[in-house]
Amino acid sequence: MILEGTGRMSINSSSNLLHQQPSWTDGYPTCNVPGSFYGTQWHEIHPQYWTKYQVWEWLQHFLDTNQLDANCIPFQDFDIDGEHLCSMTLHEFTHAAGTAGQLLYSNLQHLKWNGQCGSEMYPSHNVVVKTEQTDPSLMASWKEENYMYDSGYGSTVELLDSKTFCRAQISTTTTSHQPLESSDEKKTHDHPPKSHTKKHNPRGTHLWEFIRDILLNSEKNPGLIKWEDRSEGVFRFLKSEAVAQLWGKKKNNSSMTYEKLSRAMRYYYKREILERVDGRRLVYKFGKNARGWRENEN
DNA sequence: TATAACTTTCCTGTTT
DNA sequence: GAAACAGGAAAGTTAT
Repeated sequence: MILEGTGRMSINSSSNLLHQQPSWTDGYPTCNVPGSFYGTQWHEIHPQYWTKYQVWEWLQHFLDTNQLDANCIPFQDFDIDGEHLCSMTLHEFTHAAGTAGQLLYSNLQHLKWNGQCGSEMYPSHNVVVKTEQTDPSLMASWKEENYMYDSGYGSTVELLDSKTFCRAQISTTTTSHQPLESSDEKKTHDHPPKSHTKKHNPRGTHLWEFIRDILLNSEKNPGLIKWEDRSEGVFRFLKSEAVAQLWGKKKNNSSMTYEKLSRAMRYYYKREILERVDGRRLVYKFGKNARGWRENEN
């Protein structure tokens, strides 16, 4: 195809390629489609008029600003536009996403009734960067303005912090096993008195989480990364340079390449977030310290 | 300000 | 020969 022949992909080729995956990449923050992601933001228009992608943005924002794992929300259940979203009942939200669904519902009602929220929440024009870097002040305001909003579930929901509710949700939907914590978080739990400190996460989402999240939404990104063995956590890059471009876009780094991305991936071997898959190119496997990729963790 | 975590960048050598 | 892999080294960025 366009990419893999040259190794170093030009911006234009990336764009062309990604346009070949309409469902997921049309609106994904990639590759030179001015306005598609950096243009009209979900928070700038009424939820009723959101596209499917803007619904996804809203969900992603929810995860990003609270540093939650993607499996807190079943994205496949939210493959809907704003009109459909607004017609969903609290019960449907709860059914789809548990406690997170309650919070999403509350937030949506707030957005519906208060109109645009962008101007107050995002004084900066560069919304994406702020959002994805999980600005603590933004997170705080997000929590204050949205999570604490009375949904009728008030007392139970309000008192859960973001990670707690995620854990709570998962504990209600699975009988086992894997705590929903990164290795970093696990360390903090080994020393619980530290008042539930936020994990050190200098630049927002980690690379491995970014990769995992693409995989978890694989029905919407055919052709970028695919599972080779879902149960074993083995996956393969199909469009390595395109993924690198996406990662670079997320990090606001237009010079990202698969070569650099793969170097970062190799550092994960030592931390056992990834395991080597010998003899197979572009194939990686989640290690024991990678969380949130297993089906039964959902 | 110092430190640590997590990349990012560059590089050389090896393997496929 | 090209692409991908491996890993050392140093620098950059950001949260604590």
